[in-house]
Amino acid sequence: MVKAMSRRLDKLDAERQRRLFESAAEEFAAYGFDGASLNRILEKSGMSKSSLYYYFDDKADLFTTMIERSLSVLFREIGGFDPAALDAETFWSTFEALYRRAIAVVDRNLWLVQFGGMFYRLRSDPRQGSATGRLFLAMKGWVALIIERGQALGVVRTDLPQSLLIDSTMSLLESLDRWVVAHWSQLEGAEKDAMPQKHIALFRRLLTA
Amino acid sequence: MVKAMSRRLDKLDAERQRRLFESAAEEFAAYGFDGASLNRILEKSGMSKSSLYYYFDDKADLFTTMIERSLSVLFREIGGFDPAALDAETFWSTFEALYRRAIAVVDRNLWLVQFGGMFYRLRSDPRQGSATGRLFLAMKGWVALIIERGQALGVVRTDLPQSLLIDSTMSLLESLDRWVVAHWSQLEGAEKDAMPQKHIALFRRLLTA
Amino acid sequence: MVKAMSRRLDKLDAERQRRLFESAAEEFAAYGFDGASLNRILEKSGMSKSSLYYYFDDKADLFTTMIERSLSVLFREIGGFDPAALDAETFWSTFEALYRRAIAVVDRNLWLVQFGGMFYRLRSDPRQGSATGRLFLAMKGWVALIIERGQALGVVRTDLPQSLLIDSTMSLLESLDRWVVAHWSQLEGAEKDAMPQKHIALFRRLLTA
Amino acid sequence: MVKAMSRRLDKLDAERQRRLFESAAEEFAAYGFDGASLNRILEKSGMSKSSLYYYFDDKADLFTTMIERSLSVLFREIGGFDPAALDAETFWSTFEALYRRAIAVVDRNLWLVQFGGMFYRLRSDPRQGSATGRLFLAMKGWVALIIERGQALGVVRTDLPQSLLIDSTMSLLESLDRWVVAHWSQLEGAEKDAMPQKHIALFRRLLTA
DNA sequence: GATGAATGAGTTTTCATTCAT
DNA sequence: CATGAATGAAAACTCATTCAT
Repeated sequence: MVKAMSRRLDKLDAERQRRLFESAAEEFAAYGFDGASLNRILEKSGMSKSSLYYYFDDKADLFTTMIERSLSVLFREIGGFDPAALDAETFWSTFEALYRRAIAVVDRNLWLVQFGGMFYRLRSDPRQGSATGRLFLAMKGWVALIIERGQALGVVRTDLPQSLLIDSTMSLLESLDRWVVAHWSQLEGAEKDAMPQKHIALFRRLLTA
Repeated sequence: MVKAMSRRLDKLDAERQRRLFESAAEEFAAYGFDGASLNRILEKSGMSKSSLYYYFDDKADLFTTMIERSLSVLFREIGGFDPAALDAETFWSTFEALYRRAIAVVDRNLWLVQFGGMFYRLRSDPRQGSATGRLFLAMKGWVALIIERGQALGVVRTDLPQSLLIDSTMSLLESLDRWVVAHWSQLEGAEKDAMPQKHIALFRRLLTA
Repeated sequence: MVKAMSRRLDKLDAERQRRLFESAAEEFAAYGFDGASLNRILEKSGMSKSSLYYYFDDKADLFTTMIERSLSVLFREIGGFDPAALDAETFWSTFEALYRRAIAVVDRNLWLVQFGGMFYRLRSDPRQGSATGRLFLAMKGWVALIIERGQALGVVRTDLPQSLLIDSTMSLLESLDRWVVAHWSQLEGAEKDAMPQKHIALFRRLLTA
Repeated sequence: MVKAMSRRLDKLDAERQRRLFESAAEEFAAYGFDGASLNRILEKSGMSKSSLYYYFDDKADLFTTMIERSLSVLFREIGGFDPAALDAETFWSTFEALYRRAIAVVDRNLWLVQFGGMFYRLRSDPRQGSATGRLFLAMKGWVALIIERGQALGVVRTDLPQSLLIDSTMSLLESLDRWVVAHWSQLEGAEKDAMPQKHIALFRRLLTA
C-alpha cells in the first residue's frame, strides 16, 4: 500500500523540487485534482514533461506524493498524537495545543498553506478506489476515530448521527483552514495567538450538546 | 449585466427542457462545473449541441441558469423572507420554519436534491468575475446579510470576524445539505420531522457565543 | 455487434472521404493497426483531428469501418457465395471463378488493393476481444467453414490437423495477395487472365493429399 | 557495413545477457519490432537503459543482434548446409533431415521458439534500408538460393514467377512455424516424429507442378 | 564500465465553441 | 427554429535516444 521509502524523487535537486512542488500545490489548490493541468504545472516550474514522468508514475502519484509529504512534515513537526491516550479533562486542550503547534509549523513552512486547498478537494473525486479517493477516506477515518473516542469519554455529543458529526467537523475544519489561509498575511501576532482557543471552541460548541 | 427577462429558453418545449436540466444537474453534481462535459450532457439528454448554444450563451450560462431557476423555485415554494423583518425573539425559529418548508418542497421536487451538489462546487472557480463565481458571491452576500441582521439584533456573536462566521456558516450549510441528500432515502418520517430543530440548533451553537 | 446502418460518415463529402480512406489505407497497410499514426493519416488527408473524431469513435473504429466497407464492396461486387451449396465437382472451379471476379473488381477499384495489407496485420493484435482481433477471427471462421465443407465433400485432405490446414491456407492467401498487389502494375493482360487458374491450383495442391 | 566481430556485448555477464534476451524476445514476439517498448524490456530484465545503449547502438541493433545470435545457434546446432551441394535425389530428404534436427534443437533450447514470432514480423518494416529490413532480405535471399538450386536440379517448378514461389514458401514456412509453436506443448512424441515428413511434403506439393 | 537523469517529439483522445444552412 | 459539421487547443501519457558523471 505504501510507496517504497527510497524514491528517485529524493535525489531530485532541492531547488527544482521546490519549484515543482510550489507550482503543483498552487495548481492543485486552485483547480482541484481533476481540473489541474500538468502542462501548466510544468510551464510554471520549468520542468520537462518527461522528467515529471521520470519521477512520478502519473498525475495521481504527483498529487498523493505531495499530500503525503505535507502530512508527514506536519506530523513530524507537530508531533503525532494517540487518540486512545486522550482523556476527558484534556480532550479539548489537547487539540488546542495541537492547533497552536500547527500554526507555528506553517509559519515556518509557508508552502504548507496550500495543503488544505489541495486536500479538501479530494472529496469530489467520483472514481471509486482511486488513489485520491482513498486518501480522503483515510483522513475521514482518522476524524471518526477521534469523535468516537470523544463520545466514549463523554465529551462529544451522541444525540446526532455519527456520520453527520464527522461530516460537519470536516467541513468546519476546511472552512477554518481556508479562512486562515486567506487571511494569514493580514493577521497580527495577537490575533494568531488567540486563534487556537477561539477556533477549537467552535468545534467544542458544535460537538457538545 | 442582468439577463433579459424574456428568454428563448422559455419557449423551449417543457419536456425537452426537463430532459436537459435533469442530465445537466446530474453531470454538474457529479463532476463539478469545470469537470462536467457538455458532450455527455447532450448525449444523455438527446439535445443537439447547436440547440444548446441557441438557448444558452455558453457552459457557464447553462449552469447559472439552472442554479437560478432552482433557487427561484425554492424561494417561490418556500416563500421568500425579508432579513430586515427578522426580530430577536423569532430569529432562529424563522429559520427552523424555513428549513421545515424546504424539506417539504424537496420532498415534492426530488430533482432539487442535485441542487446542493451543483451549487457548492462554485466556490472553487478560480476565474475572477466568472459567471459562476459571481453567483457564489451573491449567495455569500445573502448569508452575510442575515448574519449582520442577527448581530444587529444581538442574537449572533460578534467576537469573531464576520468573514469567518460567514465561511463557517456556509460550510455547515453545505455539509448538512450533503448529509441530508446522502441519507435522504434512509430517513424515516420521525427523523425528518426532528431535523429542522436539530440542524438549526447546530447553526445556533456555532453563531452564538 | 453490427454498427447502425446509417452513419454520419455516409454524409461526408465523397471527395474528402476518398482522401481520408486513401491516406488511412496506405498508413494501416504500411504500419499495421498499432503502428499507424492518426497524425500522419490526418496530415496526408488534410482532415482535422476533431473532424475525424466526429465521424469515428476512435482509431479502431476507423480501421474496422474501412475493413468492413472494403469487404462489403468486395462481396457485393463479386457476389456472395454459400459454402453449403458447394459440391465436389465444382468445388475448385467455384473459387477460380470467384478469384477471377475479384480481380475484375479490384481492377475497377484500385484502392481495394491496400485491403489485404491492412487485413493480414490484424493477426498480431495481442489484445483479446479487441475489435480488430474479432474481425480476424471472423475471417478465420469463414475459411474454416469452407475447409470443413471441402472435407465433407471429400475434396480436401483430412490427414492433417484442421487448424494447420486453416493456418496454411490463410498464409498462402496472404502471400498471393501481397504478391499480386506488389506486381499488379507490371502484370500484362494475359498474365492476369492466367492467374486464377494457376493460383487456385496452388491451394488445390496444398489442400489435397 | 558489417558489425565488428568483437563486441562489448561479449563481455556482458552471461546471466544478465540471458535475462535481457529473454525479456526482449518475449516483447518482440508479442508486439513486433515497432510495437515493442524498450522501457518494458528493461523493466522486465532489470537492466538500465544506459547499459542497453552501451551494448547496443539502438533498438534495431538489439533486435537484429538477437535474431543473428538465434540463427547462429540454430545453424551451429543443426549443422550448416550448402545449397550448391544439393542434388536431385536428396533435395527433399535433405530438408526433412534438417527439419528433424531443428525440432531436436528447439526441444533442447525452448527459448528459440520465440524466434519465429520475432522474425516474421520483420517483413512489415516500411523503412527502406533499415537494419530490420535488411535482415529479412538476407533471409529471403537464402530461400531464393535454395529455390533456384531446386529449379536447376529440375525438382522445383518453373511455371510460376520465382518471386511468387519465394513468397509462398516463406509464408508456408511462417505458418507452419507458428502452428508448431502454438501446439508444441500438446504434441505427443509420435506426432512430432511424423511432422518433418508431413510438413516437408507440403512444401514439395507447393513447389512441384 | 555503468547508470541516473533529462528531454523533444510523439501518441490517442476530449474539450467548448462557431458557423453555414 | 434547429442542427450537422468543423475546428484549434488542450488533455494525460510514452517513446527512443543522449549525455554528464
